Amino acid sequence: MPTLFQQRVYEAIGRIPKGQVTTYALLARHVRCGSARAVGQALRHNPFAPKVPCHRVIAADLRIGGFCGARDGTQIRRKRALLATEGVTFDAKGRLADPARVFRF
DNA sequence: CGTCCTGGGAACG
DNA sequence: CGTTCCCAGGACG
Repeated sequence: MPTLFQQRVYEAIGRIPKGQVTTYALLARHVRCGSARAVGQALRHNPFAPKVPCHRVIAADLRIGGFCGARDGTQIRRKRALLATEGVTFDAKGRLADPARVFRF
């Protein structure tokens, strides 16, 4: 069962418009959390697997970041694919192609 | 209350 | 640009 903190995080993620992404830092800030890592932890537990577009959350340095507890691997590939579907693309270096697609709360 | 965990972030070289 | 160090916070026992 989701904790209050997680609900806040998921809710925030749910507000991310399609085609845009957010960073853990911004997200953490939005939930008034001083640490992005805590947010990542919540996302990692992600009880609402596909329901919560956790793939829309990237790192503050505009990198893909991790996904499902993995910083690289097939799952990251899935994340990239999902984002690509929404128009969010990353360059070969793994950086966000369009920094403008970062959604600011 | 104490311990371990975190998909990160910021700073420094 | 790459590497290193760090804090903050949350969940869990």
